[in-house]
Amino acid sequence: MIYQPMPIEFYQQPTLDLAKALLGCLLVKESPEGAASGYIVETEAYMGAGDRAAHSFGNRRTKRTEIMFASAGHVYTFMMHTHTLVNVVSGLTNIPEAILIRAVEPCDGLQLIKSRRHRVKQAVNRTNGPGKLTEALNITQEDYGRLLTEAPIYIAAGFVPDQVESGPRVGIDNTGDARFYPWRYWISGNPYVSKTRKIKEC
DNA sequence: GGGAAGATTTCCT
DNA sequence: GGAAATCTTCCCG
Repeated sequence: MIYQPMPIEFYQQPTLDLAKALLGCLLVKESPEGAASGYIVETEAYMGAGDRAAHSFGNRRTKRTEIMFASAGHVYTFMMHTHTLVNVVSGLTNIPEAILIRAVEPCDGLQLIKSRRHRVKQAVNRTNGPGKLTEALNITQEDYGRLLTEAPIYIAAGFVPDQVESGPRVGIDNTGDARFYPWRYWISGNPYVSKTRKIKEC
């Protein structure tokens, strides 16, 4: 491993605190062709049973959401159309909370990231979205259920952000009041934060 | 066993 | 700004 992973205790803080604490941390994925990593610059918290936007709303327990009920520090990946999205499981065991990683700033493996995202010309557009960064770092369904405290996928200390902002989450327009909860966090002014999509008003 | 929906991205007009 | 891409899971017959 090229970095020292965060201890398991790091993941055992309250979910909203962890969502903020993850900003500036380094997400690392080691693959046969080499390691790629990026600083986390944007996250979204999903607060389990009481959060209508969460897959685990109402303690819905399925093959897909099963890992959300596990202890904090596990990897929750799922497919969205043609893309993989990655979450950090948080909360106590049987409390199905998780944090979606929405954007990273590339650090290691720039050539790997470039080749995996060869269709994209602008560097900034290679990792500024949840489905983009998984392709850039080669995070797949094979990582589902893995622990973030050891290779090949883990999170290490990075830098402490100057300023952090929060606001409504993205892409969950049909979830009632849950769409207004300010559980999206990002590093102020960072160019790799994903573009804010217009929230539908009715 | 079929059909629908989804925490997205990309290409085309 | 809109639609297609194209996969898995879940729910309902």
